[in-house]
Amino acid sequence: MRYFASNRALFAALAGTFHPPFQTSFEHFPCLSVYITLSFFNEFGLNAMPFTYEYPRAALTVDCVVFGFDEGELKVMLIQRDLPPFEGKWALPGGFVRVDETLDEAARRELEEETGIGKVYLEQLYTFGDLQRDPRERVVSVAYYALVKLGEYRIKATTDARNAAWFGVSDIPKLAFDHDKILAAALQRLQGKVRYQPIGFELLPPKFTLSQLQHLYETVLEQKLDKRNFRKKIQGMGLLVELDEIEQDVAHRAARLHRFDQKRYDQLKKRGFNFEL
Amino acid sequence: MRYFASNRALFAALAGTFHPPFQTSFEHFPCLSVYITLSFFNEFGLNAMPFTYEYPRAALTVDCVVFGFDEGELKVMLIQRDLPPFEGKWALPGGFVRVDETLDEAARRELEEETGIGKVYLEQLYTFGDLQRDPRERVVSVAYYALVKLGEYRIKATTDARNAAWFGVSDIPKLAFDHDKILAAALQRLQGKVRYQPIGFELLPPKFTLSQLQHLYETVLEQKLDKRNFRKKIQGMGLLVELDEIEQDVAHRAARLHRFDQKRYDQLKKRGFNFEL
DNA sequence: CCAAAAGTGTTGCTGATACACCCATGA
DNA sequence: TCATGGGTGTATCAGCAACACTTTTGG
Repeated sequence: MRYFASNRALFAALAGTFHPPFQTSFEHFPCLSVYITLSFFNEFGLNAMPFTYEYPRAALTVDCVVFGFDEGELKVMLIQRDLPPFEGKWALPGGFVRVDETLDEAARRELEEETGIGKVYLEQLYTFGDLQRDPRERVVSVAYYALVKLGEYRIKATTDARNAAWFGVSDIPKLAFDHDKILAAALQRLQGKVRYQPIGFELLPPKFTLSQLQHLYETVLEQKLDKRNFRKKIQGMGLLVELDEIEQDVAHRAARLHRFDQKRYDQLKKRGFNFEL
Repeated sequence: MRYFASNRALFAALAGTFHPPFQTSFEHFPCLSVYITLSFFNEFGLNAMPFTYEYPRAALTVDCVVFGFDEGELKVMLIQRDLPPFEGKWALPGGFVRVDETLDEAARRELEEETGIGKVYLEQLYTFGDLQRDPRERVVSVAYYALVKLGEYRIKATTDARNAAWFGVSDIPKLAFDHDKILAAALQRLQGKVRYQPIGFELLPPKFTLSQLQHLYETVLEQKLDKRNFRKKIQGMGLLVELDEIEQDVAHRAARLHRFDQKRYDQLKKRGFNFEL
């Protein structure tokens, strides 16, 4: 058994044992965790460590951009950090991926844990792997975006006692880490995808008016649409079911409610149908 | 100092020290590497390990789907594995991400190392994180796809002495890991992207004929295109420059060569121009 | 002179755009 | 009765699809 007077001395002893990337990593990230190898354990008198040498590993996280639509505005859910780094800053909900869960599961779990949101439309966006994203150590983050029907979900106070809130997309504070970049990518993806996939409905309540739908598209696409042409087109697709209900408690003529016909969409999709704009 | 009669006994002793996910991981992946904590080192008499507890980490890799276009066929580069698991099977080129390189850098490095291919169009595709992708342990893989001008690159025998070869996409053997799934995703992305971004040119030599371009599109999109309409449309975009050269050594009327005008495309893109079909 | 691919215009049709007024309701 | 948004039809235009023959070249 050998003792070391300091961390530095310990690492100096280790240095010869490991492959160059390890040393480099230690120099750059003093508090980085490392993988320990069989030869190291032998040196310290353990006889049964079956591990082979591995490179140091990046940590893996998921981050979620959660979109909601409310009062004619596109909103994003943010969490106020209560721990360093970036303590007090707003950030996307997210966290470490466990070794026994898939990425999708991790994203759903974090969403549920931090915001109480479950059962939403969730899709992988992009994986961010810049070296200095996280000041502590190398962290690679798989970003997701989620679409929630705002009327249905209320943010609950979380177990971590973190502060969660909705922000209008045009009114986002400076975010922690590289989350600005992730959010920008999510917005771009949403704008692109909403044109050729009927995902807009994920942001509306199950029953909605055509005006609500149009406003949603106008908001996401950031352009005005002609009312008659929009209705002609969207109704011509045959994906909406007119309900026998009208909206309530409005100070003007009440609009007819519609719902999205998922089954019909699935049928049409099989036959090569293409949703567009 | 304590000794253990077997790996199992060692892990039993460790079990109380670690957080549940670690134990689970060990049960599921007997040869999984683990992170070692300060408390563990104290127990064995070491006084200087500065590490804090962390969850076990998934390994992170990149895999590349490299597309080429040759003889009217879309091709993919595969590597024959010379190590278990899947020894002898064909797989996508790829490997572990080092802790001091970005994901893009890792993809380019692996491509260069395994195939000698450098300076190609490279784009992140999707991140695959199923639990059992790799029989050895948990591995998350960030997939990329690359487009290479086949005339320019010859595959060189690699340092790993691995066997590399081009396969027509309709003639792919059963691949190692979940690489079939990755390849399928890459094909779908390519089909989608080629319609609204001028990336097809990345698969052709710098000087090409309109027929070559049309055949490329027909191959990727898997549909016949009308010659006159195709030419009208593509020439109408003003992104091609007619050269004063014609193709050589053909047994029929020689076609005029063209090149893609990247500068003009960048200009037009800024003004909101949209490439389509 | 034959085979093989290059090159070239017109027409009909479909779908996108542009546009203005009356209706129903609650305040 | 007024303010607010709901709901409706037509004319024009642009762009897409369909389509066949002549030209050039090498073998």
